[in-house]
Amino acid sequence: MFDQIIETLHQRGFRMTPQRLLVLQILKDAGRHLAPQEIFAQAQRILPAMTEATVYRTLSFLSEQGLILAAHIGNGQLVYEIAGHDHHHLICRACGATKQIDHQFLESLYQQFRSKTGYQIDSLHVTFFGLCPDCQKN
Amino acid sequence: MFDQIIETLHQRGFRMTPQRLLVLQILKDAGRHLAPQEIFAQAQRILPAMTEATVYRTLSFLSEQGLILAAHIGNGQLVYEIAGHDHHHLICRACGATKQIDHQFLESLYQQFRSKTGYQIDSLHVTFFGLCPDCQKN
DNA sequence: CCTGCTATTGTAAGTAGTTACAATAGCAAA
DNA sequence: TTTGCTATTGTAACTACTTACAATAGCAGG
Repeated sequence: MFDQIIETLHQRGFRMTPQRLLVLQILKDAGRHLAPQEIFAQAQRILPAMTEATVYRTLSFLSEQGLILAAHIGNGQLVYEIAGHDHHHLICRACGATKQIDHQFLESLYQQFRSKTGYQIDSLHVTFFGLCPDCQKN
Repeated sequence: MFDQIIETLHQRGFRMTPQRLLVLQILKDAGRHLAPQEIFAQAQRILPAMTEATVYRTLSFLSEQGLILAAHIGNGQLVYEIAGHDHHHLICRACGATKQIDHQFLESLYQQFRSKTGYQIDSLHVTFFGLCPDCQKN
């Protein structure tokens, strides 16, 4: 299932463990972003010995390796999801509704950004906060 | 010094306290954004009775009232600054360099955003993560 | 200048996330 | 299959931040 990922880790001198595999499995099954505590709760049901510390360490490790994505959502919370196609989050600060934006649309905005500021926007971690159409009415 | 702010709070049914005044003063003197812990350290030197809980509560209160601004910077940390002219943060995820972007430039981007997604981007809280020109070379 | 209402504070306990360190267990190589 | 190196884990203590509750203290009105 995750043979390619295991191969990648070995090439980089890292190891695959039941804990890491479980976190990947949980994120994959969820099909959406999860908070560390949600992941910990699910993980412990399957692998009771697993601790919070390991969950947090595993999440930052997998994220550094580019195998999962970390995204900041409202109130500074960090959530994780399986790395897939590039997309981004648009979060309503009033009702919390989240919407995904596809990468292609943002490309043109990034280009304008770069020519103006010199900064290259990190296309994997962008999250926008704003008001969704419904909440703009209030 | 903060007469206008005090007046505003009273009109809304809230009170001014030495603790709130001190947080405002510290942010104003700093002239840049500060983390809650930096504010707490400075505050306690002047008002030893002041506790962490009060600092955190004061920061979210002042922020809700629009008197200070909260901004997420790298690694999910929240920082605060005195509300002034609209501006935004652009943070390099490699070296941590921060740059301010003026509101006017972003206006045009927001407009494109809104017509595409229907979401109105929150112009006071936008923070971009990316790579600064220097770090792009590595 | 008092008085009373209640917003705000400090206290203390709780939750989320991080870190040093010694024990454990992947995995590469024999 | 066995062995040894060291990446990874669990433990336990620590930091940042939050919250319920009773005591305190702004401030509006008399």
